[in-house]
Amino acid sequence: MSDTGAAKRPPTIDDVLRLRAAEPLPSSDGEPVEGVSRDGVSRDGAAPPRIVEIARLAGVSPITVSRALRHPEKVAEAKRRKILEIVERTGYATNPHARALRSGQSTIVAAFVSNLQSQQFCLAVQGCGEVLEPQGYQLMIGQTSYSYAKETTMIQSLREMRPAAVMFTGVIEIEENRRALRALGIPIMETWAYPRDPIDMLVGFSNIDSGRLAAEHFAERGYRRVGFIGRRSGRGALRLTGFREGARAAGLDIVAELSVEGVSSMVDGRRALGDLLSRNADVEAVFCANDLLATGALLEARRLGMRLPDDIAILGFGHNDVAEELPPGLTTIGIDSRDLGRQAGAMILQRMRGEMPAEPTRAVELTLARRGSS
Amino acid sequence: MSDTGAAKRPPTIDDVLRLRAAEPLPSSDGEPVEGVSRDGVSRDGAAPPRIVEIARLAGVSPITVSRALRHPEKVAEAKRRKILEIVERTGYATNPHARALRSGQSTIVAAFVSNLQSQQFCLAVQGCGEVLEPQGYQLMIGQTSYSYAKETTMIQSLREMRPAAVMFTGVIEIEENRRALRALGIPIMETWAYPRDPIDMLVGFSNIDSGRLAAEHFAERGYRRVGFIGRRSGRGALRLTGFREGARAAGLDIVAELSVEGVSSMVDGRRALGDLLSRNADVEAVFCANDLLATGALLEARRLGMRLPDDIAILGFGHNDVAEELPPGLTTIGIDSRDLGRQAGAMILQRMRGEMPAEPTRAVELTLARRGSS
DNA sequence: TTGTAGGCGTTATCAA
DNA sequence: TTGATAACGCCTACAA
Repeated sequence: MSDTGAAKRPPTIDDVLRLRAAEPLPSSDGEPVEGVSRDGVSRDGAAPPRIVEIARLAGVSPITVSRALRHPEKVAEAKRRKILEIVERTGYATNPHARALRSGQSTIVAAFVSNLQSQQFCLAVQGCGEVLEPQGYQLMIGQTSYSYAKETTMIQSLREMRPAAVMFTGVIEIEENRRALRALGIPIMETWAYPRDPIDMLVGFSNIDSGRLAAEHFAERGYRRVGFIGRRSGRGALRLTGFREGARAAGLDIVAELSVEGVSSMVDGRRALGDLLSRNADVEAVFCANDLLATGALLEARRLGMRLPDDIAILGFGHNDVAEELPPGLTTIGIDSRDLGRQAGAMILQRMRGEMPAEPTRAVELTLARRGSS
Repeated sequence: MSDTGAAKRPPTIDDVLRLRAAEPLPSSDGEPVEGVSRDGVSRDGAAPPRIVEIARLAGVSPITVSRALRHPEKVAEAKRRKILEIVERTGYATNPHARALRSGQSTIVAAFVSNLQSQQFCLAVQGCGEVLEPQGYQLMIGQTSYSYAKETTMIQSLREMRPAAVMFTGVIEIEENRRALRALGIPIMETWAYPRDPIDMLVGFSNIDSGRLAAEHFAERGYRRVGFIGRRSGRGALRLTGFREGARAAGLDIVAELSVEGVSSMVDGRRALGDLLSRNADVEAVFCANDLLATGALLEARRLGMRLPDDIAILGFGHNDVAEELPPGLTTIGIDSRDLGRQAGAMILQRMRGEMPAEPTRAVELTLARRGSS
């Protein structure tokens, strides 16, 4: 858009890499910093040009400049070119606040992730941004921390923020929050599950199916005595439900279901596997509801001197790429999160343009990444 | 936008099994609730209340409501209480666009990370958000992808976005970008290094020192023949510089310096260690400029049947918590990223309030997390 | 195809 | 302590 020629200049500037040598640490002996005025705000530049200034330079009225930028097809070729050239030259940028105020259209899309530390959620957000940013939208990212309270607070704050759309790496369960979101009157995107009644739009997958698939995979590999480690709430519960169904259908015997809440590191997975083994030493395969748990379980199994998958098989969820590297490689069920994000972004974009996606609900494919642990 | 074909690329997955997608209704995970109107935009609520409405209800003028919210101390106790009660009851929320337009004060703070997949950068951003969000600021997150071109583009787009402040998980090296940032006239925060001339504010650490520290640690542990694996540009180069200095000072012998650019997974670290060992089988300890490389190196060493730290010692950078779990535990130099973020947030806040931090440059402490790999 | 008029919702400024 | 007035910068509606 207004990425002037400057933006595309030599990409790899290793010689400009004059990363001015670092000082020995203590902050007391810092060097003076130039270019900052006493009130703390640097002032090298003049005020940015406004639309009237561009209009004056182009010899047209402000509204014509606005149109040249917003609806180019409505402005005569010659005028448009002249205007755009001046915009380029002066570095004019529309004031987004004035625009949003007058038009009621913000360029901000809010994205809420359950946890910023999750590779998969970040990938989804990145995918979404890849689609929206080239169209002039900005992603505002918030973290709900798997907390209903935090989620509620953030949804409240949306009223203030007035974004153009909202996306979640998850679905909203609390009815009051669902209502609050609907009341915003903007496109809402939910993901990472497949509820029957999304608030508005959805790009998701069935967590129940993922559990079934886990069971089917175990059956196919010939394991009979299986276990589950995961949360008893949210998506973990759904995966367990599917796992039970799949196990029953395939004639597997679930010898243990270990509940782990508030998973924060793979230590939880280590401990969970230890617990499980101490009670059910004969378990042959364990489905962990997420890769953090699964990775911990895998490491613990190896620490105990077990061979995978012969002594025990581990199956995770989430397509975590670190887990791929840990010998013998974690087998894991998952989705292409970045693609999910891209699809979500595309649908949001459509909706913001006033179009209605043919199908407001989409499913992404669950895949099994087969590695050595099962 | 079913850009399916192109988007599909789980490259690291050995064997991708196509599994049935969650079929629309049958295998839905959730419960049914009411629907959404057919044009796709939900309309439960009326337009949000405006300041005049609150003023009317309170029997005061709009400006008094504004003051009650913005400068409570300037409004009489009784009136203020009444106004706030009405605000609460009606769910009134200031329109941020109108506010920003009139006052010139945005509530958006832009945060740019080199890579959203990095745990440490995300932690820093989280820390910053923890400080800013309670004060009513919102973090807008962007990713520069370690690309100068992308960085330049994003800095250009700041002109349009008009945030209240900007933070980077890194320092800006290109002079033109530095100028562009200064011209914004807003607080600029750089991090993750310790340059002599930050643009505006800095919470950082010396990457050179981190290299020195690595060498000193090796010396203290009695290793003599040491190696380095890392980037030759950016922070990697600085860490190498320090490592060389420290090695010289301590009388260590750097038998190998392996350059690895564009590190994207721990596979790069695996390969790098393999290369290094094939050329310098006698190396006793290796400093890897980041934990992704170090983790790969650690795994490779174990795959080769080497005992750590006896056959070879590995030292990383970044305090990655996954690497802590990999036996025998990766020793790593690093900082408290979340704390860095918090400090940065606090300084940004101060500056946005028009105060001048006593010291615009701060150093955070480098620490060594001693585990089993060295 | 272009321009005029006016207002989006808030807050700075000045006056009472 | 409170209010009247105007303006922030842009874009919708309507007119030419």
